[in-house]
Amino acid sequence: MEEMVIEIEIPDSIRCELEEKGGIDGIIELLPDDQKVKGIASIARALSDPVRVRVLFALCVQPMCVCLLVAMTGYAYSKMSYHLSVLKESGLVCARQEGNYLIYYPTDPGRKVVKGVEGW
Amino acid sequence: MEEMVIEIEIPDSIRCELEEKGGIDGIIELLPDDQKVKGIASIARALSDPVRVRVLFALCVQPMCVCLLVAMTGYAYSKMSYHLSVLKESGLVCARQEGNYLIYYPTDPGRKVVKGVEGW
DNA sequence: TTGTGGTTTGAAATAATTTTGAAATGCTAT
DNA sequence: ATAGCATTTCAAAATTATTTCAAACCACAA
Repeated sequence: MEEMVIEIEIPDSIRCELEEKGGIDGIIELLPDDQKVKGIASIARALSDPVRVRVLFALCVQPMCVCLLVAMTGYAYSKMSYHLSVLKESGLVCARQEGNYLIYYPTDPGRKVVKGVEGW
Repeated sequence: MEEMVIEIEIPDSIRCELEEKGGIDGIIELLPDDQKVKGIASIARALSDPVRVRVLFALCVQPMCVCLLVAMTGYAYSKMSYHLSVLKESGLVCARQEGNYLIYYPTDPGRKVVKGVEGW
C-alpha cells in the first residue's frame, strides 16, 4: 500500500481537488477502460461524416436499398457503398438481401445512437 | 400540389412503406436539416479519436491544466495541445487562465455529450 | 448460358488528420 | 529587462480518409 505522490507542479486549486480524488491514479480509475474508450471513438468516427449521419437517420425512418439511398442523396453508387461499409463495420447498420437488392437497416445500437445523438 | 412519383425500381416491400411516408421527399422531410446534420457530424468528429475521448472524460471528472493531462497520459505537450484545440473548436471544452496555467474544463454541451455517450 | 440490374471492390488520385520536434508566445517573478 | 515555466504554433513527415471510375461480382430471369 504505497502512498500517493504527485510529482508535478500544478495550481493549488487543482492539486487540492486532485488529491481528494486519489491523485492521477484516482482519476484514471474513474475513467472508462481502454476498450470502452476505443469503442466510443470508433462509433463517433462512423458518425463523423454528414453523409453517414444522414444515411443512418434515413435508415431509421425506414430500411432502404442502396438504389433508393442513391436516388435520395444524388451520390454515386460507389460512394454510397463506401459510406455504408463504414457504418456497417462500426456496427450501426446491417443489411439483408431481397432478390437483387441489398436492404440496409439500423442495428439496435444504431437506433440507440441515433436517439442519443438527436439531443446534441 | 404535384403528385408524388417515384421513378426508380425498388422492391415492393420498400415501395409500399415508402409511399406511406410520402416517397423520397417525405423521408427527407423527416430528416434533420443540413445544419443539424453538420453539427452532429462535427461533434462526432471531435470525439472520433480515443485521445480526445479520454481527455474529455477526464475533464468531466475535474478541470485540469495541460501539464496534468500530459502527466496523466504520457503524451507530448504539442500532441495534447493539438487535441485540446480540436475539442475546443468543437465547443466541447473551454479554458481559463490561472497564473501560468491554462485550465481546461468541459462546456455544458461537452458534459451533455459525455452523459449521452456513456451509454454507447 | 447469356444478359441485365443492383451492388461491391480495386487502384489511383486527392484531401484531411495526426504526429513530431523545434521555435515562438505569454505569464510571472526576479 | 531577463529568466523560467506552461503552453501553443509551425512546418515537415507520416498516416488515414474520401472520391472517382472502371471492372468485378452476384442474384435472377430469359
